[in-house]
Amino acid sequence: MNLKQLAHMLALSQTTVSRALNGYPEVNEETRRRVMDAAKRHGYRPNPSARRLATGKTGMIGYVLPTGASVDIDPHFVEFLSGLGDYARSHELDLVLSPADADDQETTYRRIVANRQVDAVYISSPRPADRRVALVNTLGIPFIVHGRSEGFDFDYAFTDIDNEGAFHEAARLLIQLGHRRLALINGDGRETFAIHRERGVRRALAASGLTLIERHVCSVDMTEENGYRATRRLLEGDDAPTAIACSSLIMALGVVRAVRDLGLSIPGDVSLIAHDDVFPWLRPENFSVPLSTTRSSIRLAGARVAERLAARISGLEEGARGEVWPVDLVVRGSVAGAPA
Amino acid sequence: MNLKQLAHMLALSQTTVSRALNGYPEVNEETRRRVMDAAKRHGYRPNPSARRLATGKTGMIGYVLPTGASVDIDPHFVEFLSGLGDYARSHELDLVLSPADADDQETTYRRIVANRQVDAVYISSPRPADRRVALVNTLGIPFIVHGRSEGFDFDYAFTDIDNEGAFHEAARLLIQLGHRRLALINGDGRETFAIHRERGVRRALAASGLTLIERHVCSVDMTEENGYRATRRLLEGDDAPTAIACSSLIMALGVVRAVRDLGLSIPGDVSLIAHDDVFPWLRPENFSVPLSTTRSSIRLAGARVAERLAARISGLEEGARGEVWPVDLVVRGSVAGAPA
DNA sequence: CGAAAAAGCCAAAGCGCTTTGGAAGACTCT
DNA sequence: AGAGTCTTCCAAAGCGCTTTGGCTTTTTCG
Repeated sequence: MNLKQLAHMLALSQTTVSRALNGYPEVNEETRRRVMDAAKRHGYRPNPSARRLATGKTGMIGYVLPTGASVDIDPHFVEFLSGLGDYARSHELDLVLSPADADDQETTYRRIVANRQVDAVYISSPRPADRRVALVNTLGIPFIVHGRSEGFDFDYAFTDIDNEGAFHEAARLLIQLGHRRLALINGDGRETFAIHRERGVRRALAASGLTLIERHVCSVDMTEENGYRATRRLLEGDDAPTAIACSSLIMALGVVRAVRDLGLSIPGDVSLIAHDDVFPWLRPENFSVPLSTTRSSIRLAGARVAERLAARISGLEEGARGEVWPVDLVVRGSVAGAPA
Repeated sequence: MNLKQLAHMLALSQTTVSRALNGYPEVNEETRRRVMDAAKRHGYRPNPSARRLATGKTGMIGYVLPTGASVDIDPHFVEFLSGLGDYARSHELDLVLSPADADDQETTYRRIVANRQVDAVYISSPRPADRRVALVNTLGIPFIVHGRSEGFDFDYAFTDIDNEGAFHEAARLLIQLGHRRLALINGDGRETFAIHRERGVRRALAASGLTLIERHVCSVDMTEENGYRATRRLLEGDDAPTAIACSSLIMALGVVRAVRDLGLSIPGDVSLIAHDDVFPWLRPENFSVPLSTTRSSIRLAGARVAERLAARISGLEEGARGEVWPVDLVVRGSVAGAPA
């Protein structure tokens, strides 16, 4: 059942039927009702390919997925996706993942924009002066950044969490507990979130006349193994820290294992605070010693990004509004006063 | 730059240009070269929306993503996606995720087929007599099932691993080591993979005149917490098992924690074998006691599914061929002889 | 009451591609 | 040389929708 048939069966023109269905004003309400009615009764659904060719609207949002044999997709992604999908579903939006060579995403962005494959895109894990953000901005497609970039001469729309504030609070707590040597096991140091977290820790230390020594900060991919290695290196070196801030729950698994392997204990010898993105399958309260965390649901962020994308597509949201969500500091058993 | 302009500038008809570019035989090789050349020089790329309207081909593969506030997307998904994306990239395929109410995926499947939104779909985590498989089969869109369903009066194409064989081998090893009371901490018991794994364990036990008692098998969502709870329940009950087979590395984290909490040790008191889907961020050799595993890269499966989908779309693959991949049994420190 | 404005509808022209049904010219064969 | 066969190209008809421009008919208003 296509528009032509429907129009014919109603003894109306395609124009009128189309307008009736799309809510244009120049059609009699009585007629509109008839049309809507017939459309529903016959289960008419406009062919998206045709509509798309005519209007350019796709009803899809895009994400360029970096891939490659040596590229690991972050497990956070799936949780973000849960939120995004949940919102998208309620608005009949689909998500198209365009895989791209991790080293050349530009081609793919250009393609999906030139081909009008999606109505909007989002960008995740941005870095300062992220080229993707600059590119997408000039290409003129609506977009939202999940996270923040920095150092542009233009503003853009983003949804981020207060990474600096979160780690500032975490560090402050540890300092208040008497810790003087803090360490930071961070994610990829080229990404903004990691920079912000480090800044938060440094600021808290500085406020007490302390510093974060270079040996005590490491930036690694967020795997269990890297958490383990970093911790061993930290605790076996001179000036071992008495407290660790860690950027992910997965790395925290490795931290805990390393501490145990060294015959030390949490929080007796080392206090630990990790960032929790709220995975359903790994929860900080279930660690052998319940983990103190900075907590922010990445799933909610996904839903929010979808919501904003939808708003931008329909023209409800404009401008370069950035929003920063506060992060909860949840204190559990993994922190204690500094050892004597 | 569209076809019309390109044709005009070459003083050829759109027909000829189109045919030249799409490799049809009825065009002079000399002409074809000229066309290809001009196309490349001017960066001509056929508009996919138009092509799509004309041919029905989309260059996209689809996946219906169950969503909802209480629906958690499996972290395995992201690893599968890595492989799928990696292959899709090299073949200029995009993946469209259509979020659906987890309790009504049928509507979404019907929509994406009726609207011709994708050229093929894949289905994951199937159950016996899975309705999605039956539906997609009747809808007539090319598809591949990742995993297996059962109990249909038709055949279909799938890529699965030998879950039964894997857990049969694992159980056999444990039995050989003298274990008599095995337990199975399984995934969702409604899914085929879980059924097959249980069958594998039972078969191995039966071969030695043993049985898997009901109390010793549990089917739960694969979270760390569920692994913990199941293990406590198992080990604190009467007839506590001396060996555990576990369906995921994430649950195995909980198993290890529970064993430790009970003051027991692996493999001294309990042997443990888990299934490893090969996550980059959590590796069995890095468990406090290196974990024996049944190993199969879910990422490779993703790539394979993409490959087969691409083959089906282009007509290179037909028929209902199912393939079952063998699973490696990797023995590490977590298994030992049964305690006296 | 007649002109101007508004309401309601339609035919047809896109959107940019593929594909059908020729047609013109070159070549082969008897 | 004429008939038949390739080869190579083209005009035009879709694909199913939206939208422009215009045409009636009805309503409004001085």
